[in-house]
Amino acid sequence: MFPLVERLYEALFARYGEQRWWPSKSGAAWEIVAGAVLTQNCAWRNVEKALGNLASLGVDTPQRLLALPLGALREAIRPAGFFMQKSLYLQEAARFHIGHAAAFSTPCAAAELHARRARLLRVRGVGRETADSILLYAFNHPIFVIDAYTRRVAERHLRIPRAATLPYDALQAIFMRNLPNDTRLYNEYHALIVRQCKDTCRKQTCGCAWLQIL
DNA sequence: GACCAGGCACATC
DNA sequence: GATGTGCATGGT
Repeated sequence: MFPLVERLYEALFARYGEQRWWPSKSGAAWEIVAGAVLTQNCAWRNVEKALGNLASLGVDTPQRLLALPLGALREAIRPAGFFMQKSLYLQEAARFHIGHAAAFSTPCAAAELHARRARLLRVRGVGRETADSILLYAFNHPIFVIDAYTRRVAERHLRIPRAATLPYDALQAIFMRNLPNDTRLYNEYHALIVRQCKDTCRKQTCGCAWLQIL
């Protein structure tokens, strides 16, 4: 179907090597969940400021985040933008994490993974991309993340028709049908796509010719 | 000063 | 199911 999907992974890996995402400090599941919420429509450097503010307040667990007054939470995450809604989203995510993180960390079959994704999508502030980022990077499940970078790469390098506007699940299915079901590979591939985009051309609207890597 | 950044909820058609 | 709008900060 789209043999370029796998070839692009090989090309990116050959160029950049192992990325070892998620790019948070501790690697703790909760920090990944919080980062996934904070990075919505926001540059990662600003997420780091917000996470740094929380860390300096001693907030490194979902319990401590819920213990923080809402006003203090909002001030801490202000650099990441949309702080009024993201503060509430973080509280929802914290409650979810306290209740479900242990169960979500266990390996599971495809049907159960689908059920866990559906459960995550019921958390206010968690859409498809955030849910998949959490499942892949916080809980190590084999699911492919579609984001703005992925759409750009799909359109420009993989020549997937209308990749920029294809529904999320449809584009995700294309990637997953053309790759082995492998958590490690999905993890690295998405990280490599982000690396490639940041390395070559920053803007979504930029029409410059990218480096020919296939 | 305009444009952009690893989206999401909600309303509307 | 597809499309439009509000949300907010910080870098280029």
